[in-house]
Amino acid sequence: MHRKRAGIIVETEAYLGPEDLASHARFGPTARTSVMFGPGGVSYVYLCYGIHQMFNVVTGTEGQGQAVLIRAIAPYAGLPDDPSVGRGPGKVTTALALDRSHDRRDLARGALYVAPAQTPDAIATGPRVGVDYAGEWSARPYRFWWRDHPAVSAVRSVSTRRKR
DNA sequence: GTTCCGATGCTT
DNA sequence: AGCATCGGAACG
Repeated sequence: MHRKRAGIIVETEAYLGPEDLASHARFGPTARTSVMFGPGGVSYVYLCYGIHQMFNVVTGTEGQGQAVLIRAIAPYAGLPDDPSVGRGPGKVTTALALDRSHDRRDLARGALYVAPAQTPDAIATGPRVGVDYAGEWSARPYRFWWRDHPAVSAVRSVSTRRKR
């Protein structure tokens, strides 16, 4: 049995459904994304840029195609006491040892779960990261983070991610 | 300090 | 072809 690893979620992004052009659900249910269209409380883990695993929680009702990306966690148990270990969505899965074998898990029943925790002192919002292709949807303030928390990911400015 | 770039493989 | 990223190199 593995030792328990846990973090406090300090940063997320919301993806609303097929109408949200920044969401993987925008093409409707596919082999990869059909889990997003199932009931909430289930994991959606996928590989990004061929390297990083991303951990999402499906949050909608059946057919809605809604999910939340977990972008950062603060170490809580079984992790080094260093805010950088969970800072960024790729770091979250590395810290928790999650990969695509954890896709489509029922988070209400298995070893992988989300539990109630502390309420942030203040929640800030802003545009989601890395979705500049999504037209007007890219500017929507669907990224949420615990304001001033050290484990929140650094987002590069728009000017540094411009096309070359 | 800022900006750029390669790694790496799945998806449409 | 493009990507819901990251770490390190290059530059100032």
